[in-house]
Amino acid sequence: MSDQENILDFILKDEDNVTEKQKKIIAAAIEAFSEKGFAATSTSEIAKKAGVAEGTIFRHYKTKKDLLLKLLSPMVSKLIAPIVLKDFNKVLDAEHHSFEEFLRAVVKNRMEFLQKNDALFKILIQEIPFHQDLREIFIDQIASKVFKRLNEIMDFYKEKGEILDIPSMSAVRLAITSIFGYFIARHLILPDIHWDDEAEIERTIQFILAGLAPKS
Amino acid sequence: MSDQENILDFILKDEDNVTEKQKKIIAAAIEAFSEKGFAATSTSEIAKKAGVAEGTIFRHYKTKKDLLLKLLSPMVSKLIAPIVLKDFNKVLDAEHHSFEEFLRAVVKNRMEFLQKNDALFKILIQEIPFHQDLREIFIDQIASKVFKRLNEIMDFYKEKGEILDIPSMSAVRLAITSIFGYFIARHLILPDIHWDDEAEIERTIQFILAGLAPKS
Amino acid sequence: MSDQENILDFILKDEDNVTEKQKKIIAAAIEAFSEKGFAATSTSEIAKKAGVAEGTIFRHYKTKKDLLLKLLSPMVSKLIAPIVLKDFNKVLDAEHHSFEEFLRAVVKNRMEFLQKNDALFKILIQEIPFHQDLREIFIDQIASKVFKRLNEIMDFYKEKGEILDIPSMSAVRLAITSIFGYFIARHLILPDIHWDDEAEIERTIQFILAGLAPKS
Amino acid sequence: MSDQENILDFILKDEDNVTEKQKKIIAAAIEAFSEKGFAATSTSEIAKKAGVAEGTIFRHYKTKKDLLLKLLSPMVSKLIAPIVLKDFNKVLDAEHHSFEEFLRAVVKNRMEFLQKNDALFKILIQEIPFHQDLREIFIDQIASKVFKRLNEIMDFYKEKGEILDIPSMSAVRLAITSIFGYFIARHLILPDIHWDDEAEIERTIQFILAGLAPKS
DNA sequence: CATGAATGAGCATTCATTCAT
DNA sequence: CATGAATGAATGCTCATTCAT
Repeated sequence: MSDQENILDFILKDEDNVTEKQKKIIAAAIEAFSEKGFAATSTSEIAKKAGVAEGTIFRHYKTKKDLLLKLLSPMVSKLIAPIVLKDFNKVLDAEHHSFEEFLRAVVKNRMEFLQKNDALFKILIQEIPFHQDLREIFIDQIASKVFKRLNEIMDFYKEKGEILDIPSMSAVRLAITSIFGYFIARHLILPDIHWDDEAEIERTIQFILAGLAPKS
Repeated sequence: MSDQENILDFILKDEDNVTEKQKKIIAAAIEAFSEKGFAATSTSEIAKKAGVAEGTIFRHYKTKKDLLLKLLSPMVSKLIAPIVLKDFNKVLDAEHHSFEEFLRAVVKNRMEFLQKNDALFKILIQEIPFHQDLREIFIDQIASKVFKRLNEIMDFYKEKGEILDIPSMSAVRLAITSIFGYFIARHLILPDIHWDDEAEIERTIQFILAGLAPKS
Repeated sequence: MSDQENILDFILKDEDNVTEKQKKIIAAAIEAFSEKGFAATSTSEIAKKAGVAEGTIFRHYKTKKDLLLKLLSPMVSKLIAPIVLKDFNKVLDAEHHSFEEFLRAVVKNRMEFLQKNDALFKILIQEIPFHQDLREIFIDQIASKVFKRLNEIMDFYKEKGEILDIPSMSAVRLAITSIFGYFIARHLILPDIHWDDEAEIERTIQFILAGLAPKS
Repeated sequence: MSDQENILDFILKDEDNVTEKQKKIIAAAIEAFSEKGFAATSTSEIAKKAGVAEGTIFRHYKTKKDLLLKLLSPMVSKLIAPIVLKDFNKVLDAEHHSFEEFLRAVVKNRMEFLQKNDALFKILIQEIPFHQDLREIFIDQIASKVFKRLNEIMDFYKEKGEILDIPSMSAVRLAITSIFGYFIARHLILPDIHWDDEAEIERTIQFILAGLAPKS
């Protein structure tokens, strides 16, 4: 479940002969897109920020949109990576893992990931509503991999009587929107006000636990 | 707690001598901004959609940004309006109002409002991260009016022992992100997949109720 | 040789039913044109400055260019008016009038006029190079009236041996460019530096006198 | 005191990698600005005249105003260049140089320059009244360099008894306005009528000489 | 007579993209 | 592989002018 490797390297790893300039372009694009939005960022701005010529961007990325997708596709897979990993199944084997332990582990892990890659996540959230193709990539990954896996896990805990007997799909949805809803409120909608992250995350976990606890 | 009047009229009601063209511009702008985003929508596009000359837009709205703010400011106040209304306090007087009844009433009311004004809400959510001034309007209204009022109500139910003894602020936050998180997931991130709105909303209410229920 | 009446009234006197608004438009146009130039001044700016609606300007002046011409035509005739006046001939009759007296009288009179109407004169000088029709009006008035008259006068003084025996035309030209050259340098090219008007004008007169004095 | 080199090259010489297109833009801008005035000339007009795309103008000159200043700054320095040159002082050493010889040399030289660069000079004169920054450049160069030098020279001739004992500053002003006054009248105000340039310039020199001659 | 909403051509400027070097 | 000059369509906005009220 680790994300040791830098996402920037990950973004670039599919491409061969990655030059220093390319890294700078990616870094500059992430910064610019997250600050001003994709549509409001010009390629010349990115070029300047990256310290490369305008043409250099288009040597590596056919269009501005291509640059966006090249950034976000890895973000999507990284975002859901740990849940998809094979060893994630161990959770189910290990009898001693309670739902609470599981939830804590996942939340902690994904929160850290989001905090480390907040710019990229912001771009993803911002652009998803406007790009059908992006949404398709996203749904594809989520639907086929994440939900299936999480549903299994939820079923597992439901059977064990640790969580409420509602459709796993709904349980997953409620948990996820609680977590991401926090992130969106905190980083996108109200970034200017003070947040006690640790306390809020702990309360969110408690909230999910109680919300999904079986009726006594 | 009603929103009978159309928000389009509400947007225009501060201005005098509202012409037919103005209404068309507002309607076209809402449609265009919500479909393509503010930055990716051109004023000529809005003009065409509204069936007016491009210059006409700028006669009524000094800049494109001004048009955005003129759209969203009323949206913000409408969004929080029922919570701010005087008769909202009656909730507290009425002994027979349980927290559940209160929550249901609010959720139902605000959900209906969002569903009726989903385009405007989408614009608001999309643009808030990129416009400091918009965020200031939002924070100002939320902080000064909504949170204060909701905190009082939460305190009331906390005293009555109907909800968990956590900071009212956090309780409010958890409830709100659950509700809006649902809306964002459903309309912005994954609008293409099927959602059973009624069931999901009911489960969200149950989830909040359980999540905030006092520990037995 | 007096210009008692206000040039603003003079500009308007050809038109009938002159309204208060019209006066304001003229005054606003003079101010705006002289500050920013004709091409760089918008009609809406003039309307705002005059406190009238945009349409009102076009009720009185068919086009922006028309407004300019309606301003400048009277300026041209006023500028040359005293020289054209019938009683200007008295100069010639009055034996006791020396060339110096004559020059002093004309310079003093025209300088005062320019100082009182510097904005209009500035507009005239600025726009003449770009408007053929304006130049035609100007040449027409100058050529047919002023030069003819001044040539007569110069001839008169030449015969009296008070000035140099060069073509009257050239003598007139030299005197006029000295005077207007001073005005242009002082008001248009270098308005920001300090000028001792009285001393400079006196020296200019002396300069012209000496420059045109017959060789002893 | 020579201006052999083309001013167009001089305008461009500060910039490196001057392309053919840039030269065309400059030439087109000079032509267009002098014909219609800065404000009344559109960048698309310049582009068309230069045979380049409109965007090309803005690659080399940030704004239209920038283009104007890039044109006029060299004009200002070129205009005053010979007077600033070191070998200009030789005038003072050469005992045999009379004031008349000096005046003739300067007038001839500057007249030729103006005639060769009449378009640029016209632009300078036209735009100076409307651009504070342009005026500052002008004053700066004139005040610090030209007037100082010319005053010295005037003092020199005053001491030699060749010219009138009036403030050198005024003497300089009278001579300059006579010369430029001629140019403005001839090229800007009355370009349509016939002028015998050679004769007028000779008379202007005689006029200045007589006007500044010491009283016998 | 005066208004100001409406127009659509035109404006200066920016854009993503191409391509010769 | 990288450059940056060049492009021309598109952008947000202003313009002079018209006309119904």
